[in-house]
Amino acid sequence: MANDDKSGLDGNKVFKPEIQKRLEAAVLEIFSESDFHQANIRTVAKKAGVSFSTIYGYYGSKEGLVFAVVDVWLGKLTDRIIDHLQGIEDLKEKLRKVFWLQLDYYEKNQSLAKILFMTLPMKTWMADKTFQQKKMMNLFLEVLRQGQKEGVLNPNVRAGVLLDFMMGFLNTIISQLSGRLARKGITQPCRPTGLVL
Amino acid sequence: MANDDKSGLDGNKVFKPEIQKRLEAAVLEIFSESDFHQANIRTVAKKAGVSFSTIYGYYGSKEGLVFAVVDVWLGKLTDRIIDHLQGIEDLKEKLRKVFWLQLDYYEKNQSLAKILFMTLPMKTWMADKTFQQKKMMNLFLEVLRQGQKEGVLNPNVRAGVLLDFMMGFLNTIISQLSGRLARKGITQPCRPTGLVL
Amino acid sequence: MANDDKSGLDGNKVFKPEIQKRLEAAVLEIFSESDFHQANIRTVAKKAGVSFSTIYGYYGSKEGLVFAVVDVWLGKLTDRIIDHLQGIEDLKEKLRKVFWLQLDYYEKNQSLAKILFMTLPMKTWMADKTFQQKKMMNLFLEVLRQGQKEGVLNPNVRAGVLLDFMMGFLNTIISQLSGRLARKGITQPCRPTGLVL
Amino acid sequence: MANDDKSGLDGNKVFKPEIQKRLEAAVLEIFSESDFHQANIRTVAKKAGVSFSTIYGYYGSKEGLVFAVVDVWLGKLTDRIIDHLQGIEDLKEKLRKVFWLQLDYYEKNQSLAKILFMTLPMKTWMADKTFQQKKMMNLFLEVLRQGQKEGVLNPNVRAGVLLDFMMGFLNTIISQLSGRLARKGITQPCRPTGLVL
DNA sequence: CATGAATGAGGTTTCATTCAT
DNA sequence: GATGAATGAAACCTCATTCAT
Repeated sequence: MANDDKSGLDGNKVFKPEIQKRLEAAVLEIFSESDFHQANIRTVAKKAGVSFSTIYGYYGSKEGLVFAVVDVWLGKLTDRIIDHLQGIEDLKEKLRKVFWLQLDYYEKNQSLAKILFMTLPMKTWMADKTFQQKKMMNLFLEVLRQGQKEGVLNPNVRAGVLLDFMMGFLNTIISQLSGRLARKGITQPCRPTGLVL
Repeated sequence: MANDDKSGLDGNKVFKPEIQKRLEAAVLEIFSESDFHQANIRTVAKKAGVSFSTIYGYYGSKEGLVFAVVDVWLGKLTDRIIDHLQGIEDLKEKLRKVFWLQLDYYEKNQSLAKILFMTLPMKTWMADKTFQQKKMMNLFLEVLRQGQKEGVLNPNVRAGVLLDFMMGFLNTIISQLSGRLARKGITQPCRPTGLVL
Repeated sequence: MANDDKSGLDGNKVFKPEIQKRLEAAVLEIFSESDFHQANIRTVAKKAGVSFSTIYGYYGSKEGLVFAVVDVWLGKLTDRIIDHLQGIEDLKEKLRKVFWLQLDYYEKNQSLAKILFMTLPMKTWMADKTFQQKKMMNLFLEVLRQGQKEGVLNPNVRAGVLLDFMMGFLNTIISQLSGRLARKGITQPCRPTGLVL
Repeated sequence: MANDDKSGLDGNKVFKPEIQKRLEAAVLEIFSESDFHQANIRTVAKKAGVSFSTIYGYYGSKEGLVFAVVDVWLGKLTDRIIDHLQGIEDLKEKLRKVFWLQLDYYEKNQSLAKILFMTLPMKTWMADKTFQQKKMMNLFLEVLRQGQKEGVLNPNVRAGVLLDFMMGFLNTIISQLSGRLARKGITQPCRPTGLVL
């Protein structure tokens, strides 16, 4: 789970911020460019200017490295959503905001989007504890439940199902942004605003 | 491209049907159980009772093997959809049918669903020519365009965008069937009938 | 245990004789030149013209490799001793022969001697099954027991103790040949004949 | 060279006696239990309660550490031999004493014996300056030369050769004490007194 | 043509050693 | 000076893929 200050690590050691930054950049670059299994830790290490065995000392494995970085960046998104929801009363506005922030974030951080929606096999990520993103999901659940209370959303459905649909729908849209459905001649990337608002 | 008779191969050699069947079963089993890069071609070969290098002779690579099998099974789905659409005039019925057939197919062939939505990194598949599934996509496009003509679907959107949305929505639902959103305590698998029809 | 035909392997796979020969030569050269832990498998592999992972496939570890080669060469010594003892009746002659053959062998195969007496920590070798050299040791025990029967050797000592002394004494002498006691200015290498016969 | 007061160091820094004692104990324990290259300097450091890099500050390397400790303990043996030879006139008695003291010392300090005869590859030690043990060896040479003068030992052989034989013979015996020849079912450890005196 | 041996790349692990604090 | 972080080398291990039979 991403935290406010740490760095997406399990409470273990943390790199010096400067190195951490280079490392994250390298991970985002390398792992967004190719398959998870084609991306090469040694390349990441070289690009980040760290020894690859140092990386192992911190993250323990290739997966650990990627997921830690993913977690950090999803943590940032979470924080941003929390921040933006402040002071918004209208439930529809809240929902709109939640959508918009995610689309905006993935559009600005396309490497992250590519990693999440293109290069990581879902199964791999789901097996990792960072997958749950409890903080973010609880946030969404809260909003959704409030929506049910206020009658904006159907109260007869479990909030979890609503959450799944929201995530799935986002997935659909972002995948298009990321080019998942880039069947040539068929899809054109769409600006999120155009799509959602 | 899946065809009626071949075997999902590019016009190359074909295994004896008996071996081909065992091989497909093995691929579906092994590659649905673990990540593309964790699934092991030797295990597949052993399970199919062929030498792994014989497989190379036919498919050329690990990817080639998986995608060929995927292509065969999507080909079967295509054929079934073509078959079922016959004689249905009502456009809404047609759309409903298209959805239903896919949900039904992935539910009955969960290994295939798992491979497509869980264990294959999109990027890997997208790089392969079988990804396009032209036959199936053209079929869908035709239906969608007909819907636009008949005023059932918005005619001001490119049919390709509609296609993307349809695929994305299916993706959302099937992912839930396959357990993609299996965040503990949140999601419950939903029978497709309950969801869609 | 070295065998007559195999190649010092545990009944597992065997390299083609030509490669096996190059590999043995490389091992003898590399491991006699430096410490066990300084000798580098990749260097051996390169020198032998084999892939380094192939070596792992055959021998499983650095130790496995060295011990297998050592075992082969001690097997050759065993075979030679068996051969030479044929037709010698006089017990003293037999004992002399046993000594002489070993000294001669290590003198002619100084790389082997260096590995055994200089670069391998005893403990490492003793932990390996090849250490026991049962065939050779049983051969020696037989000769020693015969000596006890004939009154040439003290019959009141367990043959095993005699064996230990014989091996220890050989060790002493060969170590000198190999330069173990090469304290500068003190020791001069001695021809085995001069020493023993 | 071990001296009366220093600590086996080349005139460099010296640990506080208390730490030095813990360190020596740790080295003897760790390096007698496993191969030189399997013994781990971090374990030693932990056991001694010092940081491993502090050890580097004093000894410069793994080898430096072990050999320094070995040198200290051989220095103690040397001192003891010098002490015990005082007042013994009879040359045979002197020789007997020299043997006995060594056997006794290694029996009482079996960790040291194991390191010297089992876990250290000779080559490694021989490359170190402490190997020569000049003080001890000169002491032995003196005794041996006196023996030659008095006709107890063959005067036609260079004293160095006699020394080598003496050391080799000791080696043989001590190796058995240390279990070097622990071929199962063959060797039983022998009390040195029973063997030598 | 089917096969298994061989290969090479890269993930994982462990350490001695060096470096910066 | 004492420390732990970082490094680099190399063992170890697994595979996709190629090669020779």
